[in-house]
Amino acid sequence: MAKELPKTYDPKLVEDRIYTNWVEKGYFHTKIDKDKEPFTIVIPPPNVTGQLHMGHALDETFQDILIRTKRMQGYAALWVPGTDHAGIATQIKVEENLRKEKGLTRHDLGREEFLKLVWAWKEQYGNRIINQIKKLGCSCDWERERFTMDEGCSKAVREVFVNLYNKGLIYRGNRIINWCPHCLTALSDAEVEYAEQAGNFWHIKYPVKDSDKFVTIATTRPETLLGDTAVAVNPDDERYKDLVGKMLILPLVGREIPVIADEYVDKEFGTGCVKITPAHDPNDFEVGLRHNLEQIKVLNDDATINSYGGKYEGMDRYEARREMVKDLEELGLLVKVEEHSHNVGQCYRCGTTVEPLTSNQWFVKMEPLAKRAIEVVKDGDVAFIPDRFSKTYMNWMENVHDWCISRQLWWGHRIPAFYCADCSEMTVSKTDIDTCPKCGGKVKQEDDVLDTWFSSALWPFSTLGWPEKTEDLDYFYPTSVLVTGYDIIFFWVARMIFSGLEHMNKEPFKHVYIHGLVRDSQGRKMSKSLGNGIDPLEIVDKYGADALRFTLATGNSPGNDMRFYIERVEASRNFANKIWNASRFVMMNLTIDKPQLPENEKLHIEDKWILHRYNELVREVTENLDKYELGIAVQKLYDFIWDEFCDWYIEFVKPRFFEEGESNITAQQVLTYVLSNTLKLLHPFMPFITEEIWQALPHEGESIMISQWPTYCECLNDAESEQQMNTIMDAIKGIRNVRNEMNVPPSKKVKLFVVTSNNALYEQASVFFEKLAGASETEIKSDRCGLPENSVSVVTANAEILLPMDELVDREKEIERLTKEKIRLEGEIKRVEGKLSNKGFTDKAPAAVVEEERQKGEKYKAMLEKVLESLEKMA
RNA sequence: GGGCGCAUAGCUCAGCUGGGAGAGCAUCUGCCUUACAAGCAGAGGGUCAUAGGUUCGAGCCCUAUUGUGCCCACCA
Repeated sequence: MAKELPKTYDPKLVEDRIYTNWVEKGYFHTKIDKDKEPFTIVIPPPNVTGQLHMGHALDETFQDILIRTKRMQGYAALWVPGTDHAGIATQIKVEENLRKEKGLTRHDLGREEFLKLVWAWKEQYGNRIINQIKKLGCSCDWERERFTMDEGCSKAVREVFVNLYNKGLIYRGNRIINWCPHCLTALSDAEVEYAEQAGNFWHIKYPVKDSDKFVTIATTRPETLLGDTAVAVNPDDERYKDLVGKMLILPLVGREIPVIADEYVDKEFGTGCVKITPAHDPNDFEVGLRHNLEQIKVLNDDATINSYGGKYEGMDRYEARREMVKDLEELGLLVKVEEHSHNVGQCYRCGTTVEPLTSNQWFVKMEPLAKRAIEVVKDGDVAFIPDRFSKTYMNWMENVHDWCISRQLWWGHRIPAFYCADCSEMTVSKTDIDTCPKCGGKVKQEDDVLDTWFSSALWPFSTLGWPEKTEDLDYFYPTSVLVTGYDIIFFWVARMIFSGLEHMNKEPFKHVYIHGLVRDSQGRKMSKSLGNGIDPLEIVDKYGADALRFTLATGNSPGNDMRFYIERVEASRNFANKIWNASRFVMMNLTIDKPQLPENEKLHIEDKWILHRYNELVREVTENLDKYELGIAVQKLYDFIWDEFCDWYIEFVKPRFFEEGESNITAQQVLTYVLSNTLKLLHPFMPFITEEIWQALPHEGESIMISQWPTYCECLNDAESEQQMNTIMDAIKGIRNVRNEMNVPPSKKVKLFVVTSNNALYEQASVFFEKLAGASETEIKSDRCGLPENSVSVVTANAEILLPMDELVDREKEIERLTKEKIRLEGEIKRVEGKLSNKGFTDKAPAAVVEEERQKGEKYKAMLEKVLESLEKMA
């Protein structure tokens, strides 16, 4: 770096070059090192064919901040990257493309050909998101990149499936599941989203057999009437007691169905009579089991009415609903139609209204798995940050239903169950088999694949080599922290926890750092359909990755959503530029070539002050990062660099910086020391610019990213110089303030008279007054004798500073100003004395707090005394 | 129905263990001062939603209320 460097920082000239260099040097690759403690993060794998959005950018940024910090702190910090095959999402994408390009469906191609196509698609787009992550500066160990369907992860899936099956924790059964008529697959409970929809409540009369009486039921889905196998009433309902056991004639169908009594029915709701459709409603399914009712499925997979529907066969569910209502009305069986809004389940991928229906599917038995998953969180072996999410988790885990894991898709891990055509036996096997182990007949593998989340549940250990007993697994597992959004706690976090416990016998991570969503500037969720998404790569391109990362980290608190404003990115970019220019200044006249602190006796008061402040910063930022308070840490770095280092310290040392001699060297050394160490603290947040500058400064070592994290040092602690500098800065602010108020132009230098008994301090301060507060010279006096009458005064804790005015001081104005100051000080003194005269306070508050108040009181009293003197002279 | 957030300056939000209310943007005034006008100096602006309580002391802890958002459950 040299003097002619551009005035503005251009990330484009820096980022790619530096990133390539990091990769080439192998800094991202983490080896097992028995002398170090491991720190491991596995990335929440993004969809393999997806594109980076702001949510990823936030998630990856946080992970990189943690990993880079720990790496510098001497851990074997491993960040395992990878992608997810994303069953439904990817298959839908490829199918849509196939339809658009060639007008074909996957069935036209057949399973094998279609899968070839998906793999080709994966090869084509699979690296896109990985490259996008690299643009953010992420320090993932790319040599360990994994994919949920690569050989090792697939092997892990099979191992887990067979183990769970053998333990009786996976079973196949005909149960009520959620069916998406568009994706044509079963879904787990977690994959259904509920949305309030306006609908109707149809009241329908069912004739009682051999009678002219009717029973009126109320339903929101009249088309399911076709599958009714009973009508239920509450056993205590006096209105219907006589009807129980009687038969009804199912309208439009003519089938006879019984009236049964079941506790499930709420007497107060609707008519108190409920039609029971065991094949199409989860509650009815349970009732059906209790009463041994037949299950009649009336829907095809695409939600058209099947052959049970008689004249309605082939109609879409909503068309059939309209027709049936019309027919019922004609028959005089429709009593009334009420408006009724209710929650309707929708497919989380395509938004289609799901149908609950019975289907032969594979399930994971959750109860035994949930038990330990609850314990580890309760015992604190897995801790959520913020803690409130452990409640969310617990609530879900305690009420979890069995997990439907089979999907009627082709893209995914095919379930390793093999059916024999000859003896109808089923064999579950870790390896592919052709023949039946029982009879030797030919077998056919199960068509269904597994839920995508089944494989991602194994991610923390499958990526480290499991089921092989690898050294990686031994060293890096369990991982240290999982970083993810609250929206996938159920899908993923919960399932990783019970999977890790079951298969590794150890929780998969110690901490779960939960962040919120990135929303648009109006607080709306960023979505494709709204078109309000902001492309993180465009931001990187325009403002730099550092600016984006800084924006995402700033003002973000764990678990809370944040709004994304371009103005905030600009502010971050400006901050990068500020650092750039401060560094340009430091390097302007740099003659030292080693990063070394001067001996203590050579330090000026401002040096001691900035070193003290820097030292405090190290302590606080390190603590904040330890507690995952990234937003607080980054705010402190911003304040320190901009306010204390740039606006004060650089200005303080400027005079020394432009003159030769030892004090110049000392200034260079302190500037370099504080700057390069502060850059280290900032590096996890803004990796590129910190590297670029650090390299240009005198430094030891190859790269800031593998340099040692600064540590707090008692030797830099200097509370006295801090207090003195605070007094000087207060004085400077006071003088500037007065000059502004008195309309003294900046170019006009004014001689200062300092009345004080602390000559030493104000002799040091005089040069600052001259350079920073527009003083022409500073004269230190022990009293006010002989000082110009026509002047205004600024008071500090230990001095009164007089500014003589050319023009006559506006008495009224000056009295007003001093009076304001007097009132302020009196208020402060009153407050302090109130506290100090309160015995409760002096007895119970910590001694340090009491002492602090006492000192403040004295300071204000001294200041007030001087203000009063000035006022007296004015009068 | 159950659970969890949020309410602090005009706007968006921080406020870490309870100890004199902060930032960015916006507004006003003055500055192209040889690191930076993407900047510098100064100023204005807040009953910390409301009401109680605990405490020597509450933006922070407790209770209730109002407004607002999210998650779970699903009375057909």
